[in-house]
Amino acid sequence: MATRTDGPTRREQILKEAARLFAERGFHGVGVDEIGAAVGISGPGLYRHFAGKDAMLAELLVGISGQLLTGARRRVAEADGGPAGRNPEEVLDSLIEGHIDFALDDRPLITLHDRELDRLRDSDRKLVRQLQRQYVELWVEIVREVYPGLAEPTARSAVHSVFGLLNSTPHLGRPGSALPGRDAMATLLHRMARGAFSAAGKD
Amino acid sequence: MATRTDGPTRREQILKEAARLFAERGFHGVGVDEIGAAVGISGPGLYRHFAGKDAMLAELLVGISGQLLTGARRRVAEADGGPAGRNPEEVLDSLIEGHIDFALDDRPLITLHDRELDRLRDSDRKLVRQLQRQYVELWVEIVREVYPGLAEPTARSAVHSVFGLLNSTPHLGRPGSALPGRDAMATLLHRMARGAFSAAGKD
DNA sequence: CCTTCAGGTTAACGACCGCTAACCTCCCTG
DNA sequence: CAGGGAGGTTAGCGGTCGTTAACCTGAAGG
Repeated sequence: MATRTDGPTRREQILKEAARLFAERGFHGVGVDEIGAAVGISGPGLYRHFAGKDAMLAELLVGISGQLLTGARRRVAEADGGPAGRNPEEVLDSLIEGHIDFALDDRPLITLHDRELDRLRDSDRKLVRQLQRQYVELWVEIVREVYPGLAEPTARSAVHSVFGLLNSTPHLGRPGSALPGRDAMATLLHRMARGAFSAAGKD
Repeated sequence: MATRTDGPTRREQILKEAARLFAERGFHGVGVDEIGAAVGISGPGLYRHFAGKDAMLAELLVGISGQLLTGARRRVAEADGGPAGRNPEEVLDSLIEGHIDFALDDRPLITLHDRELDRLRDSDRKLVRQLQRQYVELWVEIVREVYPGLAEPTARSAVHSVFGLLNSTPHLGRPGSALPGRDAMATLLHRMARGAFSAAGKD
């Protein structure tokens, strides 16, 4: 029983490279030949692993949305399991931390996530939208526990705005322009997110 | 001398519709026939007004970047002209207000602005990048006057993040989900932006 | 040793897309 | 009232792209 001696699957290689290329040049801006070349095979060889170009994008987006939602649910459950009942502030911090890790470590995916959704087939798009909506609602619930004064539509807008803030990292300068290291960036984003929520919460 | 009795120019109509379509489906996802159809002419008729599809995108992006920069410079100059020398807090508020107006009133343009930059010819892309950089540096300067403790790279990252926050409005739900009205939204975004900067400024 | 099959290859097809060519038709103006 | 340019039209070309077809190959298994 050879447990985990293999590297990443071919499928996984393809998905990773496809994500990078889609994020860089847009779904319609990338040809299947380029995706193939990026993993060392060429063009139609991809069809041994995926039904088509659309299928790759669909799997990427469903995967991202699902991963975000699953991670968030786990974090909420962990906090709820604590001895003193759940502390909303801690849960919110944990959600923010999880989202930041994702944004910093999987930039191409975060980019795709809110950029190429409309290229999906109807059924896939509905699924992704549903996962995204559940993720947002989970945040809204926690935010309203921390800031009870917030009306629901306001809280939802605030959550979307903070997502915009946290997802802004891919837009940072490519050249050697000295930017904060990963940990400093995570801390900065976390503080700013809390500051933004706090300002929204004071009516 | 018929001053301004005319409606918008053909060119302006085309640019507006092209911006909407590019924002909705991506530059490569829109055909020239669709852009033509959106203004009531069909396909190649566009070439009486533009050298090509690329030229439309270029004009849009250069226009956006220039407008943002010009508006920001005007706001800084107005504040500097005041009797008591410039008040950095007021200038920052003015910059935020200007950016929010733009984000709320020209959503398609804001979307294009950080999404389709890489589809430009080298020279155009350099120009847009230069305009964007000047806009950012102008913000960074003001932010560091309000929060002197902020190191420059940190301030620049904070500015980018706040742009992400302010530009998040296009991602808000399409359906009838009750969302705040325009003015309430502007106020909320403004408060959150200030809150985010304030949190970034406290080391 | 023969078979099978996963995972490649190249060739090619059909659709689409950006753009040009050629032509038409008002409307303005000298 | 000629004529010319602004602003359309349709037909079609050349290239690209996603996908399929047909074929090849090396390794596993009975």
